[in-house]
Amino acid sequence: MIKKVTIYDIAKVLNVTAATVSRALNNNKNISEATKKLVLETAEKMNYEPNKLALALKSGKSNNIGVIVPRINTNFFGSIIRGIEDELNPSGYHIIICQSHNDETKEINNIESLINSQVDAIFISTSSKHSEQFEKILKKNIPLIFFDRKKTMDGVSSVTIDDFAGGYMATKHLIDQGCRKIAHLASGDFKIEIFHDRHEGYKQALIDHGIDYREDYVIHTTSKIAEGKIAVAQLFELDEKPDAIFSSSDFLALGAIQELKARNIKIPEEVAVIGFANEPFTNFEELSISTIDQFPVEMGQMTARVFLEQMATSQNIKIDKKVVMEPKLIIRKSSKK
Amino acid sequence: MIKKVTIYDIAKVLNVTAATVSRALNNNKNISEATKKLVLETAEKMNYEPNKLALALKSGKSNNIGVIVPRINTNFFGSIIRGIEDELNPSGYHIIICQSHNDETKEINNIESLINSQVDAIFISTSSKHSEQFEKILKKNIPLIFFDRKKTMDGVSSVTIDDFAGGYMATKHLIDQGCRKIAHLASGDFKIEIFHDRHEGYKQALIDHGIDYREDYVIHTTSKIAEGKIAVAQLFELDEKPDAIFSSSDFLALGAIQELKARNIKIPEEVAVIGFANEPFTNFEELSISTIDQFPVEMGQMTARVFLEQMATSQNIKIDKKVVMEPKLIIRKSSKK
DNA sequence: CTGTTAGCGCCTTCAG
DNA sequence: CTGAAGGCGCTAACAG
Repeated sequence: MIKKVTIYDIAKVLNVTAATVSRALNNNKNISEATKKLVLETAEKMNYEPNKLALALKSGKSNNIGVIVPRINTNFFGSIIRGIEDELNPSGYHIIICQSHNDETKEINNIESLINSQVDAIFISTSSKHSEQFEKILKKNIPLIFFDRKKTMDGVSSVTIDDFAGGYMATKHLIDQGCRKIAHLASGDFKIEIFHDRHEGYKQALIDHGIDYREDYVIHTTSKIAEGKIAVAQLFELDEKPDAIFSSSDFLALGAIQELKARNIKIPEEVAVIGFANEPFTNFEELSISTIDQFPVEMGQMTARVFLEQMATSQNIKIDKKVVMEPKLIIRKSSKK
Repeated sequence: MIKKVTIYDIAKVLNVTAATVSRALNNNKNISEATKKLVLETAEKMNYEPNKLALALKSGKSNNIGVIVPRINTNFFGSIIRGIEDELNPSGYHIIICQSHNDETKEINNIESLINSQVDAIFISTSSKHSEQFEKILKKNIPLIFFDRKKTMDGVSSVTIDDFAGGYMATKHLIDQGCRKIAHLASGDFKIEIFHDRHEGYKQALIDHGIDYREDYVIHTTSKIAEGKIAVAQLFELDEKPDAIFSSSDFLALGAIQELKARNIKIPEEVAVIGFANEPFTNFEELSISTIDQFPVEMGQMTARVFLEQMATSQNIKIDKKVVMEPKLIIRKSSKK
């Protein structure tokens, strides 16, 4: 094992003390230009690298941020993490990634593990139904920020889009196209706020336009192409077939479209479809699926910025900043009559 | 600031010494069941959390792995990181993510920064043309493992697919379909081994089947849909139009297909197309693009496993294990006549 | 079985 | 301007 060179090693070589070396390395004023230059040069020569761990232990600041997402290999979460990394990297922070796999137990383990690692903050898109684990983070005085899938908690910042508005504008768009029998495919549990809110937006848009809300038009399922097909099959068992579908997931919307095509149902004439997330594939010419943009990269950047501001202003006081970004309706062929 | 509770705090409460507490917490045999139980209970009561930083400083092992990729929000790299995380998490490691943005300077900064953070290993898919920065990692005795975009270096393990074979089998497939005028869209610099190798595989397949290699059939571009369109436009300026396209990127392939369709050229009858990577969208019914699967999740898992084995066997000796995974030809409508 | 001591690498008073 | 000393939280000898 090659010993790593420390400030003591370079102190010994120069017949000075480690404190002097430390001062030279840190641009401390209490040092002569001559020795400073000397130290810097030999440090370079000896291939010295500072040990952040020692610094972290001493300062209580690791410069690491823990980020927990359901899964990293999706465009949406990948983009958020990209935004976070882009924004935080210049400030010297590193991102530690954890996946919850949509499992509350794993999420709790991740949190525990990140706390032990002394991360300076935890950013999370939660899959949890409970929130004791978050109280624990706060008790340790570790800044906690929710993004996308949040829990509403005092003293905790969050960055989300207005999912209610997203659900509302998607549904209203379908109504504007002349649709009256609008089904909703929910890609997740209503205990998770985003799915709850999108559904509420859907409902409100119906009500505001004098359309009855029908429970049998709401399908609870998961964000998979295959599930979209099944959902359509289920909807078309009904006596009154829907003339539009608002899906809270683009993948689900794609599956729905495939099933509709397989049944020779014309899109958007007979059934208009709109998804949610603006996944890159929805913009492919061959697909052209209407959707709601959530601006994931920007959401990640914003999350990071909320944290940086929080650090800059008041280290100790919990800030409770709820950033709500406006989603954007993107109309494409699948719904534009 | 709420002080974090340390073993000293709980030692004080119990009127024992920190060492005793440490032993209790670490299942050391030299301790009575009684005191052990007592310590564990009060630790729980006091909301104690171990400080990994202190442990890391002491042991010289941070339990963090640095992973550098060009960009995280792509299916391919996202999937690899997912594989790495899935495999390493159970062993108590955390993944620190860095993006190089395909920029050698940023990559060097990332490496420097990860070294300072005392990561236990660096996994990288490199965008660099030089390799001094990698020598530096090795000099620090930090295990280095390349995945996908590797450099061939002694004492360094790598996990890749056989890109030559991938290029070869894609091209041979097109030949088998009766194509003779096969163009190649290269999505990256040939100084990056994967693109070099795919091109070599392409070339060799042509040679082996008595087809002349033509430089004007090789387009150097980048992995973007729009570039695929431009490339097709360029190819169709030639006197002898190609009757097939092998693209080293699925996105490029998609762009090419879109441009061919726009020109009313029949796929695959007039021009057969095959991409590379098996991006999820290539499997959509509407697209159905032939491609080469690189098994990114498995590649990530394998990378992690190579590291874990290396740790298990010999901490100090550099292992030089080159894992080459077999790519898989996936035939879909874009090339099957 | 438990306490004492030293040290991981660095920074920060406090003296000189 | 520089040196000496202590401590961040924890573990690992070495004593007792």
